[in-house]
Amino acid sequence: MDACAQCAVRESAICHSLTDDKIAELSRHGHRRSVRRGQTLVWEGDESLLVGNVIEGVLKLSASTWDGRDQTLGIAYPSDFIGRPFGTKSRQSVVALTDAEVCTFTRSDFDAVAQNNPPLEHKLLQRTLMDLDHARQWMFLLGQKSAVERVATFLLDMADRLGAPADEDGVIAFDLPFGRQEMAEVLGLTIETVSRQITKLRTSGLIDAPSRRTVVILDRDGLEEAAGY
Amino acid sequence: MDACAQCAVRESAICHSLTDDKIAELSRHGHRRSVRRGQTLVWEGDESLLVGNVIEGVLKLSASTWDGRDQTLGIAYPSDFIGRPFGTKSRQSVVALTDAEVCTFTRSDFDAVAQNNPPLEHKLLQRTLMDLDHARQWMFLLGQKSAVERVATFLLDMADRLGAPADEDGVIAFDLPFGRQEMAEVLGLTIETVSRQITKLRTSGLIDAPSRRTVVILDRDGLEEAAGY
DNA sequence: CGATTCCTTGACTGACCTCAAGTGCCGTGG
DNA sequence: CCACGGCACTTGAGGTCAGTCAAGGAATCG
Repeated sequence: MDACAQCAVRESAICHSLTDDKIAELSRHGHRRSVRRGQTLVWEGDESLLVGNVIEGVLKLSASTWDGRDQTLGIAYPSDFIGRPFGTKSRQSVVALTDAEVCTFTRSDFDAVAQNNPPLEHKLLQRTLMDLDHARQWMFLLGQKSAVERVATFLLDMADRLGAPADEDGVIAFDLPFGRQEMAEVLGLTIETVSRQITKLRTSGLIDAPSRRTVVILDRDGLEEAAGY
Repeated sequence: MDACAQCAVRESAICHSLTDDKIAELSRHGHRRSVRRGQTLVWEGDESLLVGNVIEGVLKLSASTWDGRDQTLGIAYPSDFIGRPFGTKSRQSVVALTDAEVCTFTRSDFDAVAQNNPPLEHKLLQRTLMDLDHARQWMFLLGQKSAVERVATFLLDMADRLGAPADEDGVIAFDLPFGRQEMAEVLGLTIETVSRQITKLRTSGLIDAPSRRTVVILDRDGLEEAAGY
């Protein structure tokens, strides 16, 4: 019953807005679910029947063409909301980038609860507005930025989103939840180009990449410059 | 007082959700305003203090780099909502593409009214979700599509958004509210590339372009093919 | 310790951009 | 009504950046 009470994202997800009895109502419909890295939660073109919250892990939203080109449209971290409430089929897939835990509802269940919960809708609105801001920032990147700028922007964005702390010298280290191919899909580039830009940033001393998925930002200001700010 | 009662978008804008007395309350804060083509309503980086509805005309949201590259992030038609409620400075400009009429509120006024109006927030949420869908569709275009595909997609999207009707042969004619430069900024291309793709589509018989801003879609299926669907 | 997978690097190609010169449209004024 | 000028668009030639194809190297797993 009170799976919600112990939920890791209880304080930050949209559910935070609900009173205890409403939580209870919602939790009756919710299913906690584990997804393994690489597993697909929703298929492109499915009549979008699932919505939910990310509890743990990282997932991506993506779309692809008939001929196999893939673009990542969004990235969901713990306490982020995924899926499309209020009836539209979204041509997007949701795939886990790491092992993940999500809390899902059928869209109809969620819609019904949301309709009568202004605070819930308010939270969801705020979150959607933030998603929109982020999507537009990314449109700008995809439309106007060069390959180096894209990679540099991505690394800075990652550092912020993962909340990676700076040490006393301003050096920031963190682990990416992405492989190169996945980075390429976010940035609208190819894996080779991403790789080349990373070596370029490395040889110019702005970052280091001690292991495949580890990134160290050595010179944040320099990297911001390279990102086109 | 009841400027709202005569409003052209009364039935379709988010205000549609409000009861008469709430409308009255909101209308006390609203300012109807004319904008001439090319005029800027909000400057990039302004502490976003304005929100509102488009009553007539077409406007664009855009962002630009220090060195002058411009990307259009969204297009607002009559009954669309513009601006960013709930306190964030959005690094975006709003510019009129045609002469336009808008109904504006200060963000704080709007926020205050919205907080106590669940139906209003619900409408706004739906609209924001649609904007997000559209932004993501455009991310895909910018990240993965070729120049011809982008232009073809744009023309199809325009025909739909402007509600251009097909005649008995399936031919669709309409006038763009965009010049070539503006199209280029939407599509993340240069004006020359846009121009070349249009000639390409023209010579392949999919469209015609009898005057600068007039487009005729001769073969919708063919154009969809060219758009990469 | 081998096998697989992921990443890097190189050589080449090609799509789009840049720069530059037309061409046609449209309003203005004769 | 036509001549003119300005501006938006088109077209061309050449360059550049990212993509493609292909091979080699490094990490991770059994």
